[in-house]
Amino acid sequence: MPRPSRETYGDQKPPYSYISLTAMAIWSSPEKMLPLSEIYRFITDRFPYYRKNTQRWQNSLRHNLSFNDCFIKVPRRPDRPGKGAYWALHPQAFDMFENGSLLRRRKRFKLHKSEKDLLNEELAALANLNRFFFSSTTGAPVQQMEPPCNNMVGDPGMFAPRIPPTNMAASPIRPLSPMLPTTCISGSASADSGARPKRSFTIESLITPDKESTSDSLDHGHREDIRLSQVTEQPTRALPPLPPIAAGIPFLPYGGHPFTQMGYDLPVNPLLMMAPFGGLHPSYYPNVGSSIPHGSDMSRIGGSALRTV
DNA sequence: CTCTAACTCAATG
DNA sequence: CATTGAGTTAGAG
Repeated sequence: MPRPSRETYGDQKPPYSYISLTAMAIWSSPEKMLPLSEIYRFITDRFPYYRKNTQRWQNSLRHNLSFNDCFIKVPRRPDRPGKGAYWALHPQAFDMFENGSLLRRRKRFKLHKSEKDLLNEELAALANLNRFFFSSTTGAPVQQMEPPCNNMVGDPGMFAPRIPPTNMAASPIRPLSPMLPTTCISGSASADSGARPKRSFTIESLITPDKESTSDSLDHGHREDIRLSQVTEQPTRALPPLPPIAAGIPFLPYGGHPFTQMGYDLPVNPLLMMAPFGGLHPSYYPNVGSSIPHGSDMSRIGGSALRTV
């Protein structure tokens, strides 16, 4: 029997919460972040049910984005014109569907106030970095510069770049090719594999037709995106050697997330690796070679000193 | 049946 | 588009 797909759901409501739908959309994108409009598109493209009553469900979805700490709003880079911010998954929220249900989580992902404050500080700093690295007039990236924090906050020693300023491959997502045994690379602490849903959950495995993998209407225009659909369930077979981990992209030990169970490793949320979690994603903030040290005085970053350079 | 996540409606910025 | 609140619905255990 076919797994759930566009076809099987038809006009029926798919068994996913807005949260999981949104997470799927975000997770399916190369940068692991999407503007609202793209999230809408992801959903309407593959679930006919959501082509109706758009006002209602889109409002609900927006409510979810704001309400749930698992989603974080990343300021749009000035050289990326468009409306609205990008939405990303909180790095610590990858395992929020640990019970295997994409309908209802056991517990809501909530940040404590201190964590939220910290995150907001980081985001504020990020927004300020935008002003530093991009022309305020043209929005274009400015020339190579030292990260502003270098000449700002105390102890220079703290600024050893955690991420080499190298230009890394755009998409950190790595189709590990077929089959799952929840293989996670390296730091995959949660060598769990144990108490996990038997079912193989994955974005595309759930929503893509079993056969007919070819691109249809929804592939148009949008690049790598749908390449996830290449993954299908197959008889177990040896995994090919893992490609080397791109330098600077640390991996989180979330082996058991449903989205990973089709053979994807979860890189640290590439869009926004805040200081507490890693650093800034080089593809989104190419000029930012080092992250802001945890505990820095964020009020000073992006201040007057930034603008004088 | 209970608990609470998820959804809806809607006001407000 | 984003945030927030209040009231309702419904899934999981």
